[in-house]
Amino acid sequence: MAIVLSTEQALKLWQEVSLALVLDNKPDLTTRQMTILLTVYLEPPPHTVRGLAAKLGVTKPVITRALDTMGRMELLKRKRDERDRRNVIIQRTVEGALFLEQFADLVSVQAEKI
Amino acid sequence: MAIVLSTEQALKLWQEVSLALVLDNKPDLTTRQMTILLTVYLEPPPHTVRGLAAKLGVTKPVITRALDTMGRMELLKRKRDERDRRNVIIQRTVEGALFLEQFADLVSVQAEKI
DNA sequence: GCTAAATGATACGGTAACGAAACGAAACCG
DNA sequence: CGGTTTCGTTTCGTTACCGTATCATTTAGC
Repeated sequence: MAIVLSTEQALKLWQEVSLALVLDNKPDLTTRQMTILLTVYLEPPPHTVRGLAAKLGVTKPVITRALDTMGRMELLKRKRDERDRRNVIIQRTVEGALFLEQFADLVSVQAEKI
Repeated sequence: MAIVLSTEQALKLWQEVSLALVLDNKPDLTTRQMTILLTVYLEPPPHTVRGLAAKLGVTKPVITRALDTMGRMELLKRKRDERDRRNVIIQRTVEGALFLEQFADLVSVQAEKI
């Protein structure tokens, strides 16, 4: 059941969701940050700094900084990999899961309005 | 013809579109900036600083700064309102229209994959 | 054990974002 | 005309982001 969207519909969907985020004073994440967050929550673990950097095609400091910021917001957390202590495992948090659940609702509601 | 999306589908759609933007080295806009851009392109003119600030529930400097940045990227442009020279009218550009057209394609393609 | 490689974090200099307050220019209004 | 309001911008100090280069820690290889 493929979903067919016109240009207008696709843009309107994005606008309404984005506007709702702004009006709700949700964290004003960049595209890179949102991509990192969604990847951690949607794809199977483990997630590492270098893995995310490779997937997004960005440098490692970009990931480190995003983890600092979103860690402060409690959307994600770090944990040392005890089997190889060079690695940092990026994990979900309750707050992050809640945020994305509400976010998905926003998308769904706007999609239904189309 | 309402479009029904599961939580998983909604998040996956957003992730794939965001990832494509990052991988293509498209401008790393914040949610606020994207909302401004989409509003200018989707809603009927004229668009003013105070109008956008009111719609988004943010202060005027937020709009001014976003226009500075996206103006430098040529996604938008300013024009004085000659009928009331206190006003600035925010207008579309060819580059901005092209960007959003490509963006809408990204959304459509990912939506079809669902 | 000792060098080399891998991993994530940090330092650096520069740019851009924030909110709050103040500003100049223009229009309104008595 | 003179004061007030409106509009967008600018300033201030602070915080966060960028890319590049370097760092400390840990593991791997010989």
